Amino acid sequence: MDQGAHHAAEQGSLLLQDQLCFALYAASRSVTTRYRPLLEELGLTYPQYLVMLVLWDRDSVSVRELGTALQLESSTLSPLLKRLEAGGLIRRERRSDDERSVAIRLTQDGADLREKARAVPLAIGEAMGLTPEQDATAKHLLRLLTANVTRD
Amino acid sequence: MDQGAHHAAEQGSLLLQDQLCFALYAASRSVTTRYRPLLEELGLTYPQYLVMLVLWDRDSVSVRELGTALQLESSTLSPLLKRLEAGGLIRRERRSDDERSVAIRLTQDGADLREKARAVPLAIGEAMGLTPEQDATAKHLLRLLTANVTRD
DNA sequence: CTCGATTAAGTTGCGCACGATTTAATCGAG
DNA sequence: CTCGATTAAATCGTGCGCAACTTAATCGAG
Repeated sequence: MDQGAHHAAEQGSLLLQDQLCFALYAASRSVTTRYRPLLEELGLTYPQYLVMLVLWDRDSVSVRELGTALQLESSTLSPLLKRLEAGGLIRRERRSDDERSVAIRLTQDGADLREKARAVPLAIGEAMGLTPEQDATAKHLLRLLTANVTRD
Repeated sequence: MDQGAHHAAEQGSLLLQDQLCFALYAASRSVTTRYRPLLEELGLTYPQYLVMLVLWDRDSVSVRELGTALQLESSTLSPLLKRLEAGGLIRRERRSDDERSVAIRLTQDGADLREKARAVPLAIGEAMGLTPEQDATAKHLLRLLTANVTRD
């Protein structure tokens, strides 16, 4: 009952510590900070790593498809892809059937990097320290929240 | 059992959609995007809003204390606070007892903005669309994850 | 076929976010 | 008291992240 009262008071609270949005913001940044040294060994930033995850799964993706998968704008992806290209991990070529579209492909170096990246998700999973059930619950709630917040 | 197999396969997966870290990253950005138009009416960005939440709770905070509360570096906060000061919402003054430290205080405009901000957390809570139980679970898991990832 | 609408990618400007470094004030062992 | 170590902010450089806009290619109604 005290719990109930406390909970009701939290609705619409302006206290930082009550905000789910802050827990989310802090968690996201703490995770990318944890990734940083691991990814540094691969020569990648965290968003670059996410792009590579997509490319290791399916070769040849358009900028638009990357944007859909990662929920990022071309204004974010274009410069990022330019840096990956400069680093020799990807190639960019206009599609012949639709000259507006740009196909992103892995270079050999980019494909080879996959093996070095194998250990990364396990290391992070370990650091997060959630049980498989907690991990699944968190993913479920985050996807639900994202879907709700993104609609309309 | 198929579930178990599927779950075991997820451990160490390099598929974007299996990664909790990506769900976290996407959720965090989708929430701040949802905040944007609401905060725009207050003349605030999302990180600026978080700073204001702290100041509405306790007047006079040092940059260091803000950094502890928000888990942000002075290299992030200093320019942000300069913008809030330029916007007339806060004042900055060196502490007389320790000239290294800078006390951040609300101006009258900054204090007044609190009333206009009242509706924001409720609107966002509504948009997130989680039940009170899901909200509490999410907060709990995110704080646990942050604590685990941050330690050592 | 044509020309206005749509679509894909890129550019620009601004505000984070953070590591590395700098400047200045305080602390504290000897 | 003193001077090396620590601490608090700020500065600098780089890379996102996104709104607004531009450029160029494709689409499609008439």
